[in-house]
Amino acid sequence: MSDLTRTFAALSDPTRLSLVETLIRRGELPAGDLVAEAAISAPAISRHLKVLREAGLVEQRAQGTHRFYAVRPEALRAIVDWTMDHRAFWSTSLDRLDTLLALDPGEGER
Amino acid sequence: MSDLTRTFAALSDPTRLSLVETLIRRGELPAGDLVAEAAISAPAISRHLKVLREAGLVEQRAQGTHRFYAVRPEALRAIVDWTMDHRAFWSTSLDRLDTLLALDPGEGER
DNA sequence: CGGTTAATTAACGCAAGTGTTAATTTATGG
DNA sequence: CCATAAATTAACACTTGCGTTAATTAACCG
Repeated sequence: MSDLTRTFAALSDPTRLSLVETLIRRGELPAGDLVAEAAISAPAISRHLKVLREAGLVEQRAQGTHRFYAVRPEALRAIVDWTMDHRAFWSTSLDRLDTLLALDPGEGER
Repeated sequence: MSDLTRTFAALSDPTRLSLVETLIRRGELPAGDLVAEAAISAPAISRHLKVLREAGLVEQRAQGTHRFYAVRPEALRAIVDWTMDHRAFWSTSLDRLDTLLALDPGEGER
């Protein structure tokens, strides 16, 4: 299984996609906070986090008994790179991409 | 399972990702051509194509005994849309995206 | 019509994924 | 040191996914 298919596999589970989106939205969080938001048990979340970690989607930082998790931007870029590799195919016109870029969420830096 | 997780699930298998890339590269093809390129049996490919179809990633066109398959660009856009929704997160600077856009795949690809 | 080809569906076996509860590991604090 | 808390690992059950070969369906052609 390639790195990319492993990335897709990691995001193919609703619970894991949700974990990733939560970490993106709220930033680095301890496992316990993620468990609190989930509808399933702590061990189940723990193993989902392990899958995400092994796929390179999140990284773990230990502090005391806490394990802080955060999304690794590089992993998302791998997906972006793949779609961009085939942009000529899915983007018959640039309208949609132009619209998105026009939103320019990164306005500040640059 | 959301549409997006179903899309990721469809691309999480190496055989299916390969099928999609072949269809993007060579355009619409009959199932037989895809079987010829694969290392596994025709029934196996047939079912992978079914998964891709049910996920909305490919569409099927019948002509005689042949079934032509092609990738649906909208499905790839769903992925692009998701990544773009979180662009502010993974794109700390716009450099990479700028680089990709500058390649202008409209003329000559890589 | 009968035979051939393209493709799918059926039936089966086995590996992998996902949930639970119980047990274990590691660090904190009285 | 001992009790507690955070998190993971272990053990188990159940479902899903993926491959195979055999059987079936549908269209084409002499």
